[in-house]
Formats: sequence, structure tokens, C-alpha cells
Amino acid sequence: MANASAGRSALSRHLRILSAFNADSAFLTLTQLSRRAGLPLASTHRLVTELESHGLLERNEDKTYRLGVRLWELACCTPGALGLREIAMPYLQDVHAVVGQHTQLGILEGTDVLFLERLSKRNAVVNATLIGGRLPLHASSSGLVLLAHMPSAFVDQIVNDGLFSYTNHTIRSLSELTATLSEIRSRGFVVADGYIHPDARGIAVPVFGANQVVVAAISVVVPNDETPWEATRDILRRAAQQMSLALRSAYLPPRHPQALPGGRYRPLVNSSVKSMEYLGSTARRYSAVPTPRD
Amino acid sequence: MANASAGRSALSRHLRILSAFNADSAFLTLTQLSRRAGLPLASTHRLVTELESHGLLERNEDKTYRLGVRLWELACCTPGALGLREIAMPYLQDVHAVVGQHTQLGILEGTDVLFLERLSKRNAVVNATLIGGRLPLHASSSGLVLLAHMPSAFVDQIVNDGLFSYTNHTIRSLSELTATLSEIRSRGFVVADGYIHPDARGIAVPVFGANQVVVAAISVVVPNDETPWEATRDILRRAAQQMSLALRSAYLPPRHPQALPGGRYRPLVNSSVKSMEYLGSTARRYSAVPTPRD
DNA sequence: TGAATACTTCCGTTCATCGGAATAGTTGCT
DNA sequence: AGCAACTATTCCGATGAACGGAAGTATTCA
Repeated sequence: MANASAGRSALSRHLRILSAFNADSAFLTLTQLSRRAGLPLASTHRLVTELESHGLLERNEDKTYRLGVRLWELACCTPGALGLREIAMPYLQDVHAVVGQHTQLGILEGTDVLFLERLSKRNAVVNATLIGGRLPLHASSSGLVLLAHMPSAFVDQIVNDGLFSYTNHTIRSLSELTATLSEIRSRGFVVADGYIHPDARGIAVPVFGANQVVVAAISVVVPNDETPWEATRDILRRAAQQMSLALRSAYLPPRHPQALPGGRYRPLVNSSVKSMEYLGSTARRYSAVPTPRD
Repeated sequence: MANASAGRSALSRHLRILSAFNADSAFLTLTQLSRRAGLPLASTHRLVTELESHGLLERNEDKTYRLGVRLWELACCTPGALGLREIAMPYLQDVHAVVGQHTQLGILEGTDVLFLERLSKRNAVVNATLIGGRLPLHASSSGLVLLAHMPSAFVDQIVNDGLFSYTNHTIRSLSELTATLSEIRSRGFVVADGYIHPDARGIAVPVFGANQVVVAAISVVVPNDETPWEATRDILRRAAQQMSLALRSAYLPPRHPQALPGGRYRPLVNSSVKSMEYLGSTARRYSAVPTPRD
């Protein structure tokens, strides 16, 4: 193709457009897309038109665009995430029925927790996570559980990449982190008080797949008050045990020993994309105050 | 690009690869992908490598490919489908808790029902649907409810496109269909006995959004026996009412008056793709016996 | 009504994409 | 082990699809 100034291939352009959407801004105009994707308007127009013709984008009456259901349909065949989700769901529902607070299922993706499912009550405490949302490993209860079972080189990288602080309870040093992680390994759970929001407490336990590999974490978010958490932890533990049992009889592709191609672990999004200022979603999604811009 | 023999653009090639996966075959080798997508092996290799680098595909240890979680992540920002799903979930869970059988949420997509969510019990009766799966409108209880609120031109097209018969109870004529649809409009629900599987009964009711437009259907699949279904229907009705109420206060992009660009309604997948024999998934997914091939 | 902003179409240039062919790796059979 | 059949990967020159500046059209707002 001609003068491909921006992101190399056609695919990366298309993805740059699709990635411009996030939970905060699900409706974008052509111009916004163009700016967010860092592509010329004319090119954006052409790309967007093609994406629409394939059902990856849909058009609203006010001419803004939204992501199309086609995308969702494709995603439904993802075995890595959705196989796990399918199997885990019934148990997650059980936990939710008893605890009645945010209940979530997360996996390690790149250098974040990715939440595959979240069950909520309308009046539950505030919760930072979204389905399909990510949180840094060091700050969330689920993340810590997942991190606890990773090689130390991986932990080091997380620390080097910077430990974002949501509150003044968020873990902010390597020593604090390694202490917490070894405690998790010996005790088999974690209670994170106010790491992300002062009023929220996260409780998480690991879910094991075949040959004792940690494949996911389940967690609940409850108010950060004097309520004892032991009962909740035990419920989580029992659910996780059941899930592990169910998982053992199902084939799921191993995701955890995360390939490290050039010695480094793969970051959450393609580095080429990650580094682009205009994409912004990744870095910004972590900040306490979400600032959607065009 | 050079000698672009097959599907026009780069995007359509990429999509052809991604679409080669379905629930029955979530793991495919390069050669299988090449065959299914109808693309030269070398090209497939190149495309697949790029898709992998963007996280849209992932590689298994045995060198087969699977769809990547990135896809799922993107899909999580789809407001059309997922906004609805988010809002509907709690009520769907309530229904499921009481009924204890397959409970599902479906929307009209192209000329099919697309199921956004399904809650099941391990020991529930057989059920043809999958999350992200489709069923023809005339054959499923959800589909009939959705179809009942569409213009007659749309119904005609469905009939002209052919009414696939799963069992000898499946609706197979225009007259039968229009009779059923008008009954649905006056009664506000449908009971479909053995339309898809002789032992399964579907019960469905419509979910209304703003200004009384039908945006979805919720349904349960129960055994097709002498058990009275009135109680179940009433539970569904009440849940649908609650959903409609919740939906009224949320903005959801209107999906239903389905744009008809050239007089015809848009078929489920790009016509260019649909007509390709080698893709096969669409047509085949409807047949009683799923026949996954390379 | 006029100006600013957003969207769409046009079209000549160009380089990323294309895929045949050759090479390397794997599996299974005798 | 040796061979055959299959699968995956790399190479590379030709070429036309994708590129985006610019000009035209529609919409919004004061």
C-alpha cells in the first residue's frame, strides 16, 4: 500500500480503530476515531466503512459508530477465556448467591488480570472492574493470587514497569510485594483492604487446572469494614476447589507459563500499540479518574 | 496488493481466517485454516502470523491455533449486545434460579436469533443453543417472538430463504408461520414443542425497550412433557417486564428496525462470505448433525 | 445567513501484500 | 533406518489494493 505512514499493516490500522473504543466511550464519531487512532480522516473513513461492511462496527442513528456484534460472536469461540468461563460460571453463581456482592473470575493476560466475568448486585459496593476490563496485578486481590504463582523474573518486571498507586494502601515496593506473595503461597488466599478504593476489600483465591497450574482467580469485593471475612474466604475456597475438579476433566489450552519470546514477558498489548500516546486507553484506564478524550 | 485472487481486501482475508473457527472446532492447524478459509497456504501462514502478533489468534503447544482473548476483550466494549446483556443478567439469573433449566437471552441479528447469554444446569435437557450461537427465527421460540414484531416483508424473506426443518414439528409453511406470529402478538408469548429437538419445549416472551420496540427475547428450554408451562411463562413474563423497565432508563442503540439497504434485509453474514462453500459454518450450523471438516 | 465543523468522494502514487516455489520439519508406515 | 506423505516455514519479485491529500458536500451552531 501506499505511503503507509502510521502503523505498518492494514490489520494494525483496523485494530487501532477498534481499540479506540472502550467501556467509557462506546460511541465515537468518525473524527474522534480518526484522532484516537492517529490516522488521517480520509483513511479512517475508508477503514471504518469496510469494518462496518463486515459487521465489526455498527452505525448509530446520530452517525456515531459502535463496535458490532460480529465481534462478540467471534469472541464466543475463544476457548482460552470462554471455555474456562463456561465451566466456572455455575460455581461463580453459587458464590454470588451466598455472598451477594461482586463476584468475579479473572485470568492472567500479559501483565494484568483480565476479568472474564463479574456478577453484581445493584446495591453492592463500588468496584473498579468491568467484564473484559483489566487491573494491574499488584493492586487487585485476583492479580496478587495470580502473581503469586509466577516466576520471580516476572514479578521483577511488574515492579520495574511501575506499581501504580490507587490509594495509600496499594502495594508500592518490591519487598512489600514479595512478602505478600509468599504469604499467599503459604495460606492460599489474600485479603486486599483498600488497595484500589478505600471502601472496598477484595478477597481472592486461586483456581487450579490440570497438574496444579493456577489458571484463574476468583474473588469477591465486599465493604472494607469490621465484618469478618473468614466465612467468605471459605466459600470462595470451596467454589475454587469445585472448579478445579471440573477443570481437570476438560481440556483447556495452557495459558499460564506465558511465553517469553525475547527473555521479556509479553506486555498487555502489542508494544507498538502500547507506546502510542494517542491510544491512551491502557495507561489511562489505570488512573483513578478515567479521562475519556477524543 | 498483488494478485488478490480470493476475497477482496486484507480485512476480509483476516476475517475469513477468524471465521473458520466455531464452537465445534476451536483448534485448527495452519493447513485446516488454509482450507477452510480458501486461501493459499503461504498466504494463510503470513496472515495467521500477523493475527497472532496482535493477539487475535493464539498458538497451542501442538501448533494448532485458537482464537485469542484480545478478541474477547474487544467484544466486551460492544454496547449493542453487551449493554443489553449487562442489564438483563440479574433478571435472567432470577428466572434461572426459579426454573432451574436452560434460560437464555436472544436478539435479532440479521436473519437469525443470536443468543447473548445462556444459564444452564448440568443436568438440564438437551439444548441446541450456545452462547454466541445462532438459530433460525422460525424454529426457535425466541426467534418466533422476535419475528412476530417485524414487518411482513421480513417474514416473507425468511420464508423465501427456506424454513429448515429440525423435526417434523418445525414450522414449514408461510401460513403456519403467520398464524403462529399473530397468536404471539395477541398472547405475548409462545410455547414451541419439539421444534428443534423432539424432547425439548421452548417458552419465550418478548423484552421491550424504549417506545415499545422489541429488543430481545428471553426463553427457557424445558422437557417436552405433560408438565404445565403456565407458571414458567408467568415467571418469564415478570422478568421481561422488569428488564423492560430497567432498559427504559438506559440508552441502548436501536437495533431492530434492521436497515434494509437495497430493499432486502441484511443476511446474517456478509453475502460474499455466506455464499462461499468452503466456509460452510453458517449453513452447516443449522443442520441437525454438525459436520466439522477441515 | 454565514462560518465552523464533520462527513464523503475522488484519484494518482506507491509500497505492502500476494502467493508460487523451494526448503525444512513432522509423522507414520514398512 | 529409509521412504513417502503431509505440514509448516521462508524467500522474493510483480503488482494492484490501500493510501491520504485535496476538494466537495452536509450538518451544526451562533
